[in-house]
This record gives sequence, structure tokens and C-alpha cells, in this order.
Amino acid sequence: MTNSHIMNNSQIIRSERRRKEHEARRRVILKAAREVFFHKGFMDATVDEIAERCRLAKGTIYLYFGSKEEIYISIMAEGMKLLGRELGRLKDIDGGDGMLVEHALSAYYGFYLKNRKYFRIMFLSSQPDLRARVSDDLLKDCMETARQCLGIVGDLVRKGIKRGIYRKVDPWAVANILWATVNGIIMSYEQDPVYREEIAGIELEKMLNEALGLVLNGLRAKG
Amino acid sequence: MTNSHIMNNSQIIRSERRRKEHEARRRVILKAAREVFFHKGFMDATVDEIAERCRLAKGTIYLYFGSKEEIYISIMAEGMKLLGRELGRLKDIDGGDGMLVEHALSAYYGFYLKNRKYFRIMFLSSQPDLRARVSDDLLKDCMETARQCLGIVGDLVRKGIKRGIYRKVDPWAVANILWATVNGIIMSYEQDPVYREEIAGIELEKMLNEALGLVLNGLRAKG
Amino acid sequence: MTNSHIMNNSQIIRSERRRKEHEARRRVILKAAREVFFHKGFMDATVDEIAERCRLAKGTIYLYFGSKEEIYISIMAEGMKLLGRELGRLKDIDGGDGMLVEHALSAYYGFYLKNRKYFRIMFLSSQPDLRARVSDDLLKDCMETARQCLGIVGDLVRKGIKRGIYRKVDPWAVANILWATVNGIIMSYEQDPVYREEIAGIELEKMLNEALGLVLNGLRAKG
Amino acid sequence: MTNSHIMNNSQIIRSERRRKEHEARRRVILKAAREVFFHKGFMDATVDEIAERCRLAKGTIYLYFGSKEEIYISIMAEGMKLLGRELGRLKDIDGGDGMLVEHALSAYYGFYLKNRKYFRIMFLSSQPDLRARVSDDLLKDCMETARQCLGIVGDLVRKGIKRGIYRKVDPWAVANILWATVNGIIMSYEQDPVYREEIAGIELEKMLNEALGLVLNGLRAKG
DNA sequence: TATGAATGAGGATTCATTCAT
DNA sequence: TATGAATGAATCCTCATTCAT
Repeated sequence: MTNSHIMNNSQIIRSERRRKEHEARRRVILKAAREVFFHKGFMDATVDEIAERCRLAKGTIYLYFGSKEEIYISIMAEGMKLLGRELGRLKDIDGGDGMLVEHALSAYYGFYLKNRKYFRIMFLSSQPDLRARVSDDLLKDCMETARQCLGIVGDLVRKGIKRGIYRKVDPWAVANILWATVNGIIMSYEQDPVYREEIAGIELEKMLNEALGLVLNGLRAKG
Repeated sequence: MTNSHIMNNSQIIRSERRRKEHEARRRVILKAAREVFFHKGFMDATVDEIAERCRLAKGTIYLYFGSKEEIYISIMAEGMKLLGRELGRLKDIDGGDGMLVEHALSAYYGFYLKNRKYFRIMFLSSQPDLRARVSDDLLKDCMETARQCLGIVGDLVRKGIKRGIYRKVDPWAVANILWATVNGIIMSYEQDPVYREEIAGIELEKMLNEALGLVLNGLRAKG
Repeated sequence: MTNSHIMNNSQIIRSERRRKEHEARRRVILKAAREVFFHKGFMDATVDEIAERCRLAKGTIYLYFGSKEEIYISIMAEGMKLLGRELGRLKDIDGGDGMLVEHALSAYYGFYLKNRKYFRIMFLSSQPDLRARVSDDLLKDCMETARQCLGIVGDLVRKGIKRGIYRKVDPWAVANILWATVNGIIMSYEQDPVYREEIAGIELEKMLNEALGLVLNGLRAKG
Repeated sequence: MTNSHIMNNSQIIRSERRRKEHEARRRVILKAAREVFFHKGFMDATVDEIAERCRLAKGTIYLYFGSKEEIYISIMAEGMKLLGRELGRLKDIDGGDGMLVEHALSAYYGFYLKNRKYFRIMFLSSQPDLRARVSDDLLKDCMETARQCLGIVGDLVRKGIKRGIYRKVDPWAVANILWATVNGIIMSYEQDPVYREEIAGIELEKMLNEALGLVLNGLRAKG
């Protein structure tokens, strides 16, 4: 224990290691939580089961997360970050092949295919009962990532306008629309098996492509 | 012998009244439940509070609904029906003014404005933990109504194609896309206040209109 | 409606019919209750199910029985009566063939084979929680029947003593002992399947016979 | 790494203490439960009352027992063990005084006098509704103890045969018969106050003695 | 007498969270 | 920091019984 707050080198190193261990353990918990939440949904999941699955004491969980809800939303944030990373790769696309937004859709869809389970969780985030028990910081973090994702899409649209591929539209609005459209379609699809099979009767990929075609058709500069 | 299952006239009348009373009581419970669920969300709502609010004994609730979940999904079904009724008015629109899908959007948006609270509930329906405790019939009922709504939109598209307003597309696919798009946008908007104000920064109505414009632009037959 | 309490002939007839109808309905209820109690045990049985099974309204049940417990004990009384009837046939046995108590055992065992399900119920009767909610009259009725059964056995012993078959013992005490012995053995046997198969490993009939043999051996007058 | 499952010395000691504390707490709960169950019977007893009586939180009870039923059956098992211990003392009796089975009866009766309240509980164990919610292990444990008790009685009979005190009978069968007889008599007696006073009209001890006398009479080798 | 809707006390069980060690 | 025993509020649902019709 040092009396002063000035840390010497070895202390810095140690605290650095601490931080890393802390991060690592956090990830371990999140992994376990993901498995449980994915399997059981929020309400039916228990902190006990999460603790058991990562072989930690229940109390320990609460050293890393403030509440069950916070774990849940953290997973949501994680999902958002993953998506952000996927979209982040599109930054340098220049649209030389006439394809811009198409890549975004493709990236999103790819992410969905790899991380389907995250979606249900992301959709639940709007439940007021959940939000109430989560720190604003965490929620803002999510939102910030979402904004970044949108920003990337917006940039693509902007590029397209510059290059004369798209009509002159509000890139931000269009990004929002595209985002919401894709989300809406995937959600309809995820909603429930009955809907998927009996109502829609269309394959998800085909529907997404049609939707994109439609919007792009409207978006493309004429002539 | 009252044991016999042949009912005389007065019995039929009485049972008819019973049925009506039953329906009425059901509605009373649903009204109370709506208030509670709208206010607190599913998890934080309690059957006690619902019972209290409609001044019935808790046990009585269970004469009308099998579980908390069933009440919840019933409200969802109710919302769906309301929306269906709203859209049902569009059946006779003939597109003489060149507007078809626009009316659907307008109806949907109007419904949303009047019944915002229903949306949160409708979105939660995909939670697996909820579905598990609800009768299939109830769920199918919801889906059936949703299908009808989509059918109406699909019909509008079909009409538009016939009249040469829209390109030759798959009406059912387009209906699904429109539906999902509008849903997606409203949901993004409903999602949470932070998003609404800080991220999107666009008014809902304007966004819906832009989205529709975009899609319609792609949908319209070229001159 | 007559103002006086003197009934004319037709009224007597009618009230007689009433009584019969009442008895008949009571029996119908008891029959249904027996099925339910036999199948589910006291605690897991519900009045609802009994009512349903005899196609009567739940409220009607309470016109005939004061409580769930009373129905239960009534079934027990019924069982006792059946047993009493079975033993009643032994009254005129004179022991000419040197067999007296043997007939009682045989009758008891025969009754058991035909009415096994009654036994579990009879054994439960000692639960204080049950007794508390049953009218004393009903309990006394049971006891009275039991006393009659014992009396019959006692008479057989007495006859045996007179005839010089048995030693001079207290017939009443011996009757009680015989009764308790047989009951105890059957109960051990009914107790639970594990006991029956793994512990005792002896067939019930054989055990009863051995027990009787032993007691009779002790009881017989020496040559 | 505390994650590792290798425990050092102090951990072993600590876990040893844990085990002891666990056992102690279990006993505390059982004591309270006994009081409640003895007083109210199974159905009218509540877990709340048990918790209150041992000044533990209700939830804590469920850390030690899986259900109300399990507590109940555990008490039964406890009773069985007590009886087993009482009978266990008879192992070294050699019958030099010509008394063998007599000691068993005496031990049993002594146990009964000290632990009357256990009996009601032991008799109820056959209720199917109870058994359903209790682990098989617990039930088997009870049965095993019962088997041991019987074994002791059986051994006494065997000794008696060897010594020429008893006739050549099947010791196991006779043990069962004795056991069931005594049980049956005590149960008749415990059954209910009315029976005890009005029907039997014989003191329990006297009746047990007479029964034993009768059986022994039949059992004894002839002169 | 028969009904069955309504009651509401009652009770078992769960589980997020805390805190002494 | 880690533990996990203890907490106890919270909650859903049941069901014997009543009573207006």
C-alpha cells in the first residue's frame, strides 16, 4: 500500500496487469452470460446459472457488473461493437465498381449470419424495465456505436452522391432509412417461426436484396 | 333434469347474456392490464396491480386468462386487430389519384400516433420466454391478423401495377418490405429517447416520408 | 307450501322421493370423489375435479358435503361399511369345522383385494389436519362401524373359547390384536413399492397366513 | 489461481468447518420443522412458520431442503434412525434369560413413549402425493434404516431358534410380522382419541403385552 | 335446489443482491 | 479480490368456499 498516489514503475506495471486481468475476467463472464441469455432469454436466465457456467462465485459477478440488466445490455453493446467493426472495414471503399451501399448490406447480412443470437437481445433493449436499471453510460455507449455504424453508411451514401451514383439526398436520412429497413426486415424474420414460414414465405436474403434493389432504384441518379 | 344438455329458450338467452358479460369482463381486465403493461413493461407489471386496477380479485383474472403472459399477448393481439381495422378501410381505394401505398403509410402512421404504447408491446412479442407460456391459438391469431394487414398492402401494390403506376414487382414481397421498413423506422424511433434525439435527429414523420419517397421512387414505372 | 307441519300423504311420498334423490346424488358425488381421491391423494385432489367428474356445479357439492375433508372421510366411512358388511356374513359361523378367526382373516383379505384403494384413504384418517375439519358425527360413525367389525371378530373368539378351540383369553383384546396385526401387515405392504419388493420380499398372503398361524398357535387350547 | 480445484490445507480445514456448520444449520431447521409438523400436521404447516421458528429467512430453508415435502420426509428418516439406534443396542443380547423378542418390544415401546410425535409422521409417509416430490435417495435411506431395524429383530428370532427357545420358523417373516403387529397396534392406538378411549378401552401397554404373549406363545418351542 | 362466477387468503418457491469472511 | 451463505421481498397461481341469481 502506498500512502501517496504517485505510483512507481512496478506499480504501474502491476496495475496494468490488474486492468488486463479485470478485462479478461469480464470477458469470461460475458461469454458465460451470452450463452445463458441466448439460450433462455432475459427473464428466464439467472445470475446463478451465469456464475456456474463461468465457475465464479455469484458475488464475483457483481464485482464486474452492477446488475443482471447491466450484463444483458453489455452483451448488447458488445454485439453493436462487433457490427461496428464489420462495417468499419468499409471505410476505404471508394465505389469504383458502382457498389457502395451494397457493401454495407452485405457486411450487415454477413454479421447477422454469424451472430444471429445477438439480434434478439438487441431488439429487447427497448424494454423500459431493462433500461431503468442500467447506467446511462452504458446505454450511451451503445448508442455511440450505433451512431458510428450509421455514420459509415452515411459516408457511403455521401461518396455515392459525390461520384454521381446517387441522387442528391440527405445522406444521414438515407443511412437511417437503410438501417431501419434492414433491421425491420431481419426483425420480421427473426420475430417468430410462424411468421417466417407461414406469413412471409420468402427467404430472408432474397427479401433483403429486393428491398435494397427497390431503395437503390429510387436512390440512383437517372440517366 | 337440468343435467340434460338440451337447453330451453330461457337458458339459451341466459347463456347468451353470460357470454356477453364474460366478454365485457374480459375487456375490463384487458383495459386495466394495458394501463399497467404500458406503464411498467412486462416484467415489472404484476397481476396484483392489474387486479387492483380493475377492482377484481386476483383469482378472477385467472378465470379469464391463463397466465400473465397470456394477458400480455392478448393485448398485442388487440393492437394488431386495431391496426388491421385501420388498414381495412383502404380496401376500396382505387388509386385514381395516383396514391396507393401512400394511404397505407398514412393509415399506419395515424394508427401509431393514436396507439403508440401498443408498439412496445408488439415488439416484445418475439421474446421466447413469453411465447413459451402462451397458447398457440393466441399466437396464431396475432399472426393471422398481421397477414391480413400485409395482404391489404399487397393488394394496393397489385392495383398499382395493374393501373401502370408501379413497375412489375412481386406485390407480396414489396408489401413485406414496406411493412418491415415502416416498422423498422418506427421501432428505431421508439427504441429510446437518446437515439431519437441525439442520433437520428430527424423527425419521425419526415423520415417515414423520405423512406416512402425513396421506395416509391424505385417502385414507380418510368415515364 | 303448507303452513302447518302436518304432512299429507302425497307430501310424505314426495319428501320420501326427495330423500331418495338426495341419497342418490350423494352417492354420485362420492363415486366421483372416490375416483379422484384414489387417483390423486387428498392434497392433490380438487373439488373442481370432483364436480367436473360428476357433472355437477362446484357449489352443489357443498350442498351435500360440508368440506373437502368431509367428502374424504365419508369415503373412509363408506369403506368401513363395506368391510363391515363383508364381516357381517360371518355372524352365523359356528366353528364346527374348527375354523373361526380364519374366516375373519379370509373375509378381510378378500375385502382388501377387492378394495385396495380404500386402504390408503383409511390410513390417512389419523392426520390431525383432516380430523379438525370434519364433524364429530361423521368420525363417530366411522368408529362405530369399526367397533362393529371388531365386535364380530370378538364374537368369533368368544365362540372359539366356548367350544374349547381357543384358550381362555380376553376376546375383545384378542380381536383388537388380530385386527391391528392384519392392518399392520397390510399397511406395511401398501406402504410403498420399495418396501414391498426390497424389504419384505414376502408375499402378502403368505405373510398374513404365517401371522395368523403364529397367533392361532398361541391362541389354541392345548390338546 | 483459486480457480484450480486443488485445495491447500487451510482450505480443507475451512471446508471442513463449512460442512459442520452446514450440518448444524440443517439440524436447526429440522428441529423447528419438527415442532411445526408435530403440531400442525403436514398440510397445515407452512414453510414460513418453520423459518420463523428457527429465525432464518425463508429462502435459507431452501438452501438446505429442496421442498416442504423433503423436510417432512427428512424428519421421518430421522425418526427411523432414532428407532434404529434404540434397537441397535439389542445386538449383543444373547437370550440367556430366555428373553429375546421381549427386549425388542420393550425397546420399541420405549422409543414410542419418548417419541410419540414421530409416529404420525412416519405413518403418513405412504401418501403418494408426498413421495412424488421427494428424492429417491431420501426415501431409500428411510427404507434402509427400516430394513436394518427388521434385521435386528430377525437376528433375535434366529438366536432364539438356535438356543431352542423358539420353534423353527422363518426369522425374517416373523420379524416382519412382529414389526407389523406392533406398528398396527400402536397405530390403532394413535389413530384417534375416540378410538383409543371408546373403542379399544384397553391400555396400550397391556395390549402390546397381550399381543406379544400371544405371538410368543405360538412361537415358543414346546416343552 | 342448483349454479358457477367471484373471491382472496394463502403459500411455496425463486433469485437478485448483499456482506461477513 | 473472491467467495457463497444468507437474505427476504416479490410474485404467480391455486382452490376451498361463498353467494347472488
